[in-house]
Amino acid sequence: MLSEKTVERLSEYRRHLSDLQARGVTHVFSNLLAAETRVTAAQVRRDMMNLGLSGSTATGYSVSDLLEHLAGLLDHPHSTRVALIGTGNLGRALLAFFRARPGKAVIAMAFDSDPEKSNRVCCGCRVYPMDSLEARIREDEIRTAILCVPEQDANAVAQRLVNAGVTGILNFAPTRLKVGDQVYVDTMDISSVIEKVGYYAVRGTRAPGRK
Amino acid sequence: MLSEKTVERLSEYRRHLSDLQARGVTHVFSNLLAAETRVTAAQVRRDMMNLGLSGSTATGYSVSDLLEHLAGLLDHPHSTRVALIGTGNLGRALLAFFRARPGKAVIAMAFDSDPEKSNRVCCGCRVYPMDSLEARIREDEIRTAILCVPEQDANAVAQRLVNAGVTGILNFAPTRLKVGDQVYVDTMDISSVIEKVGYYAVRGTRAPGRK
DNA sequence: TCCAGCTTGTGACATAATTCACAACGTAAG
DNA sequence: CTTACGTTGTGAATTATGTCACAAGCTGGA
Repeated sequence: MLSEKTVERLSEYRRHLSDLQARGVTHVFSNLLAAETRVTAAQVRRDMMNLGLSGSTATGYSVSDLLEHLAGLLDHPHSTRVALIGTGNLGRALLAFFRARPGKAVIAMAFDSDPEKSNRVCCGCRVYPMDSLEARIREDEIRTAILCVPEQDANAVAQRLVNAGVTGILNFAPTRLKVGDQVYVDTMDISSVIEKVGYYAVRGTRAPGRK
Repeated sequence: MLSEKTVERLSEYRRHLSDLQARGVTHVFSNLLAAETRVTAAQVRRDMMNLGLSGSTATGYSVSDLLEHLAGLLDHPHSTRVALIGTGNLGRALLAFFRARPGKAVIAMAFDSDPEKSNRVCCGCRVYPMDSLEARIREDEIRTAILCVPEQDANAVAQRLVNAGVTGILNFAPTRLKVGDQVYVDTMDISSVIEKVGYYAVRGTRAPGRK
């Protein structure tokens, strides 16, 4: 099992590798990949080692090899189709974002409790009423969800998602979700992050431990 | 200088402490604060130690003391007034978010290159044209900015922000900003995060090292 | 008064993450 | 062929981060 930090780096490697491939580059050295991202060449090589990939001292790593392995790790059918809960400002921003930047992951369905918003199409995505959440998520075997509901509803909705089979939640509500240990939750707490940025901004420095 | 992880925890402590204070609680034990967040009691005590704060074995830590010290660290005048660049879907979502949840940080001004959007008020915030960016940021001594512009513009705008005196950037463009080491950047890369969530979702587990 | 039962503060330890540094490799040029 | 150069793969060292465990503190009740 790879660590979170490793998975984050892999995702970033992939973006640059796709770029390189689009530009016709077939092989890449660890130091080039490292320069694009913010890691050291040794870190890149270590990650490749953890993935069981190897390169050649003469030509470096094969771009297509790397992309293939990364796709195998990151593009599971259950992870690329995600559900979005809540089509408020943020939810719509995310719908637009995913539509504008068609990566592997797509928002396959959206839900909203407001009858005004559901049973419509928003940003190219069908919005369903909350009643149908469990049924539709089960039917499509969705495992990954983005939670954009108000803070006070977050836990209840999260519970419903888990009951419907969701095992990974990207939570935008500034609250800690109480779900079982078998469910992965990443909370993006904007208030918290902006406080962190402010903290280092007034001190005029990068955080300790950053390159 | 506190580490990023520490600052993140402090921010979270503060949210819960505010709650407690609002409910009239005056003192708190490390284990209670730990239960609310996702850390151990020892971690809470260690953080307090790093902050130079102390509690009493009988009553725990004083909520107001903690809040006061945390405010001293997190609420610098230069960090609570932030500029927002780009009022697309995401930018508007953030304006609405900060307006709906009035914490210490507020979006003091917004900018957009589209003449249709600038020179108006959006979500309660005045939107200025990009031309005036440097002047207004300098005048208000803004040090912290949220970047919500398209990927291809991100680096150019970041450079302008830094020239205008900004030293902390919360970047939503999925690209690494090339700024000097004295500028703190936190990139929230949604694509990357959703891939991470998907990775652990299909494997049905929390990441290693999570409690 | 004195003890039981909780707490804090913290040195020591444990674990995770990253970097160093170097042997082994492979190519290109001479 | 052989040397010079730049690379990979990786054990070891280093740094960062989190936890343990326990002495010492405080309070309330017997």
